[in-house]
Amino acid sequence: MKVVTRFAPSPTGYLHIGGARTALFNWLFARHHGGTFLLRIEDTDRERSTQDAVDKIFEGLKWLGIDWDGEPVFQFARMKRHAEVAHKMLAEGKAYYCYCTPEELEEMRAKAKAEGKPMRYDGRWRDRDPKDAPAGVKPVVRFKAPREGVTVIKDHVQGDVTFQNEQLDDLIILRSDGTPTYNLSVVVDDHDMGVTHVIRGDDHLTNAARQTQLYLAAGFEVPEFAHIPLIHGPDGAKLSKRHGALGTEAYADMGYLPAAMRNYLLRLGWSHGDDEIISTEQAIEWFGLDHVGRSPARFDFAKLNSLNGHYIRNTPDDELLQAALPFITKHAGRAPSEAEQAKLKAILPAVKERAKDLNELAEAVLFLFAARPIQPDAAAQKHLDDAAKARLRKVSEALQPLNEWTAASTEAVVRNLAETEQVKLGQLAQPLRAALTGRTVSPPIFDVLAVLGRDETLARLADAAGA
RNA sequence: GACCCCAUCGUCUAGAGGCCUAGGACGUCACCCUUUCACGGUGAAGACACGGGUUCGACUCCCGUUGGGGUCGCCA
Repeated sequence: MKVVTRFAPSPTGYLHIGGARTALFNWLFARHHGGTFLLRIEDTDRERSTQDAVDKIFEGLKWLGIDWDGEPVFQFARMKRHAEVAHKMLAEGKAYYCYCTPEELEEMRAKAKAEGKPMRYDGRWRDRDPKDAPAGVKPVVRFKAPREGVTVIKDHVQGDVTFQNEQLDDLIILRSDGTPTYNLSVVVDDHDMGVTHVIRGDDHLTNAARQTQLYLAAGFEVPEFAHIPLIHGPDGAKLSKRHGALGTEAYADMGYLPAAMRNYLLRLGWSHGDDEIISTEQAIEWFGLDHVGRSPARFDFAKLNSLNGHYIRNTPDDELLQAALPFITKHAGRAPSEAEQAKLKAILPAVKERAKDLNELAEAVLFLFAARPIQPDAAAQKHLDDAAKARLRKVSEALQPLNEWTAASTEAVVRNLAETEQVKLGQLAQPLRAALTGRTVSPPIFDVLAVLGRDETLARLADAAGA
């Protein structure tokens, strides 16, 4: 059997991190089995669905490197087909018109609440003659759900989950305006699209029971289910915005690499022994539903950062520079020139060891763009007292006659000076760092000298020490 | 509240009855490397929620308790 999976977000906001993981799992599962991964936009809620959200979903998936097969299906466009299935069920006596008013339903809801029971439609129109219909009331169509027995979901993650049918009421499949509701649409679409494996958040577990009944009633084959646990915030509660329930574009803006994000999301709720760093190719080869965890995982920025640092360090310089350029432009306030890009590339190997995200990387490289005279920050200023300035003048003098200007040659000069002056290397290096970068933290100082070049180095030294 | 799901270090997890003196990773701490910060290396602290069973033997199986989560819309 060819595997067909799908990701079916509703376009009511950005593609958040939980959705991204659901998409990733579906994608991985399909790719692993050489199957098909489809995208369906569930835009039947006309009030809340927006084109902007649709675009954000596309962009988010693309950013993550998740590609889908064929054209996306827009659920709203398939409304007629959904209604057709509902009418067929009506004709077959598997569904019926219900003339309950919203007030009556509200009453039922209140009563249920008072009794501490879940809201359950009492089925008052289930077997009633439509001739009793009150005039002027537009009916909804309800599914005639089985009242006895059980519905069992054979879930690949949760195992067999049994629901008593009496717990499930007659759900509305067609609204009073004739439009289909979610559960019906999902069932018809998944069937029509040939979806074999429904992998989604476990907030849909109860829906799976209702949907199973619908599949059976419609004469459709029930797909395989896999309900994966939701991602929680660091406090164990539902993921909130300040806890990471952000859109993928927010993570892009924070300077996370898609590869790191993929790896992080993959390991959140799935494992392959002790493996932590898993390439996408490897993930496709290894991924399966059998190792998806059953308990909700908490989102942890610390681990994401660590992973991101790893991927930054291991990204080839050219590629990393391209990814970092927008961030550098943002932080520097202007786009780097050709010449500056060459310098950027030269310092990148040293800088990428020390950045956990692209913003940090851009920050670390900012000294290249700083206009003279450099404005040292408070910490750096402490390394530029009179004694330090005097030492810097000596460094400057020693550096002047140097022919070949490289990290190695400048280092040799400064080390030599430290020896003759009887000072620790750090006593020269820290003031140098402060004078050249305006910071106390920077890439290795002789790498800084090398990229800055002789003229700029000497000029900055003169600014700081009056040399 | 009802129904359903879940439960191993702070966090992500390995663990399919003896391999467990419970392993790895992130984080934390210490030391080493070192011109700063990182990286890297070495090491330390740190968990089977609790109570009953089943078994010669339970982290692993069963039941209960507790705790957490999800769902209860003419939303998706």
